Amino acid sequence: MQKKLIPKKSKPEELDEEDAKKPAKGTPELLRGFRDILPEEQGRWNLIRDTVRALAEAYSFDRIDLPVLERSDLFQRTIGKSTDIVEKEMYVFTDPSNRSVALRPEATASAARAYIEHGMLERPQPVKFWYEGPMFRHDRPQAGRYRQFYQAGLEVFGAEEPIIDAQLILIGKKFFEAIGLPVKVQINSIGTPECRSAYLTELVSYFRPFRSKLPEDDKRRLQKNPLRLLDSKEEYTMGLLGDAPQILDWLDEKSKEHFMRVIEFLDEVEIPYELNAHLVRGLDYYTHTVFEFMPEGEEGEKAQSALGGGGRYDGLVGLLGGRPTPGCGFAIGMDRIARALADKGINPPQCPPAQVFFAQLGDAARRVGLRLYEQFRAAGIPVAEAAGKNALKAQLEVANKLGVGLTLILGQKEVLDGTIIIRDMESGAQETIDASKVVSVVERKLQKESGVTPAIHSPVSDV
RNA sequence: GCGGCCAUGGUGUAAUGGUCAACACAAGAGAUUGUGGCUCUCUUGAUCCGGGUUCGAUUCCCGGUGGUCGCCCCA
Repeated sequence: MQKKLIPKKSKPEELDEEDAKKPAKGTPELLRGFRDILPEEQGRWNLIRDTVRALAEAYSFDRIDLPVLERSDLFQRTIGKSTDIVEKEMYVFTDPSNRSVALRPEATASAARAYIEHGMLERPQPVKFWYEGPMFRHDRPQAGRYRQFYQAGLEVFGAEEPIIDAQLILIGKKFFEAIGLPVKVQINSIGTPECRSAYLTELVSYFRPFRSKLPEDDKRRLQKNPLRLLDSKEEYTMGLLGDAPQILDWLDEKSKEHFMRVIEFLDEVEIPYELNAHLVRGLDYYTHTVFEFMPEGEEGEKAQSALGGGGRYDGLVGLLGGRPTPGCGFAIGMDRIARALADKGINPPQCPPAQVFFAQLGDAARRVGLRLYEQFRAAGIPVAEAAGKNALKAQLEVANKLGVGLTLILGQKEVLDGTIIIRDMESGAQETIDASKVVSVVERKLQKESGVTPAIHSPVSDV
């Protein structure tokens, strides 16, 4: 697929043909697998972003922003040529300078690239990054899977100590705790490339006698990606797995030691985990520790349920031609987390709802209103309005729907008098006050209210 | 990449091989001058796209597009 894409010069006539197929009256539609994250969902997204950021900063990770577009070989070299991600899911195309570029399917490779490119091994090690942003994979969309999806991730370069692995797992676990989604940590070690390949040889020869009886998918796996046999869902294969060689038995001493230490550290901080000998990760660059965050309960049984995952990638920087540098990191799937939050009915307001509404009558009032707005903004009080409407009635209707406590009414008469009306929306009581004092009066009224009702956090219901 | 199901106003639904595609909510305007919540009136607005069958398709068929769910894979 990608081969087809790279050399293909876009032929204008083809484009025309495609355009011609579109009906002239047709309105633009989303591309399959892409979506708009609407205002109603932003409360959850803010929660996710804020939580990641607060946690990353608390553990002194530095923010890094990485480009969405990279040379396509960056991913081919790191993720692995024969992985599905690279083989059939990458958005690869030729840019106007005739370079093969790809929309990033993940960010770790870019982080490693940035580490090398900016000579970060000259900085005090380890170098700790965090990032968030969209990733792209041309996969078939389904529950919890989009072609543009968002990940936040933390990466640590330049430290091979097991404590790093453990701390990353801890941070991930804390993240899910903070956000209100309990998760189980699953962990495994896939050792070094050397012991892994020895293990693979063993695994393949274990399965070979049964080859003809394996289901089609697993035959393919046996040939292409034998590690994947370990999490086959086929009954026949699962039956064979009981006696299959275990990767942990094939780890060299150093790998074993590393894994043991990671686990000890986790015990130390009382992070529960599940050893999952079948946990393998889909990217070639992983070494040693691999882990995933699975939602607790029956959610964990569903497809696409992993909310995050990561592992150690000691070979990655070397693979890209940098001085061999160990690394470890993980990413969380923000879309899946947002979905899990929605399933639990969690939807915080996207921004503090306005408590004050400004209703205006006539141009003079509008003009004064502009200034008034600035005063309220300076005072940190959000004010709502419906400047597009003229009738006071219509404006009050909006104020009512917004559920504000106070409405300021400013008409011709008030502008001339230098006054303004404050209407209490609850009682309907109104008072006319000196316009110059409006901010302080409103402040006082709002304080009185919030003094009685402590922090209203009424979750906005979903649409 | 493979398979199942699905596609009607902004949202949720209804209906039909043949008058004007119905209802609710939302939205907009209004019920005499500058006052919201209830009520009433009116208005805007839809059969995803293309082809076929047919006198006639929104309805049946095919293809595309999109959604959804599962497999593969993955976050």
